[in-house]
Amino acid sequence: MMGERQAVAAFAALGQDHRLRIVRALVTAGPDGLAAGVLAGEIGVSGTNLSFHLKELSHAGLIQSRREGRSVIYSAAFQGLSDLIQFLMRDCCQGRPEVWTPAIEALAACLCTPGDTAHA
Amino acid sequence: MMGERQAVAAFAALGQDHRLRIVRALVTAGPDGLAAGVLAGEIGVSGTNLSFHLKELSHAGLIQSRREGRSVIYSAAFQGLSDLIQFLMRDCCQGRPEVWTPAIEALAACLCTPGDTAHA
DNA sequence: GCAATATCTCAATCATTGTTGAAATATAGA
DNA sequence: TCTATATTTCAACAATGATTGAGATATTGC
Repeated sequence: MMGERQAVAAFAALGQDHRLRIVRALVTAGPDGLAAGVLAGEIGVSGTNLSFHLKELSHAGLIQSRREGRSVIYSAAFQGLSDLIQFLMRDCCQGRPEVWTPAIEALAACLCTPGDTAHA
Repeated sequence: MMGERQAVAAFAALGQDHRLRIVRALVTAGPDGLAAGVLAGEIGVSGTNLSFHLKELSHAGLIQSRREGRSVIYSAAFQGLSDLIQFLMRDCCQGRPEVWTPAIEALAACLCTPGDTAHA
C-alpha cells in the first residue's frame, strides 16, 4: 500500500512536462519498452537530460530498466502506476459518487474499446 | 477531458508534502470544507505559506474556495480529482489487467466499507 | 468609525530542480 | 586492441519553487 511520502515522490515525478511524456510513451510502448536513445528522439530532449529524468522516474518507482546489448531499455512500472491510481482513489472515493462514477466510466470505456488509442 | 498540460499542473501541485496533505485533509472534510485558519493549524504551516499553496492548488483545479463571514472556506474540487484519476487510468489501463484490476479492487473496498476511514 | 480577527499580497531570501557540455563507463564488432 | 555506438556521471549555471515577515484588504461586532 503506497504511503504519503511515496505518493508525493510519484506526483512530483509526473509533474514535469518531459517526465509525463516519457511515462506516457513507455506506457503506450508496453512491457517491451523503448531504448533510451529512441525515447530521447521521441520526447525531443538531449541524452544527458533524458538520463536525468529517467533516474527521477526510476527513483519514484514509475519506470524500470534492463540492458539489452549496448542499449538500455526502459519500460513502465505498471505496478507503481497502479499503486498511484489506488492512492488517489482511496482518498477521493469515500462515499462520493461524483468522484468515482466518472472514473469507472473511463475505465469501462478503456475496456470496451481495446483497439482505440485512448489519447489520440 | 483533461489534457497533458493540465495533468502536469495537477501532478506538480500534488507533488509537494504540504499540498498533498492539504488536499487529503480537504477530501476527508468533504464538501463542507475547512477554513484557511483551521487548515493552517492542521497542516502545521504559517498562514502566509498556506495561502501560497492554496493558490497553487486552486490554479491546478484541485480545490475551490468560498467566503463565509470573515473566513474563507476551502474544499476539494472533486471534479478535478476525478479528472486526474481518469487521466491516469486512460493512459495506464489499455489492455493491461495488472494495472486496472488492483484499482478496481481498491474502489470496491472503498464502496463496501463506507464507514471505515480508508487511510487510518 | 474603531478595534479585532482572518486572510492575502508583496518583496526578499534560500533551497531545489532543470539544463547543458565535457568527460567517463559499458558494449559490440573489426 | 582499437573504434564506434549508447548511455551515464559530473560540475556548472539558470530557472523555478518554497518560506518568511511586514504591510494591505476584507469582515464582524462594539
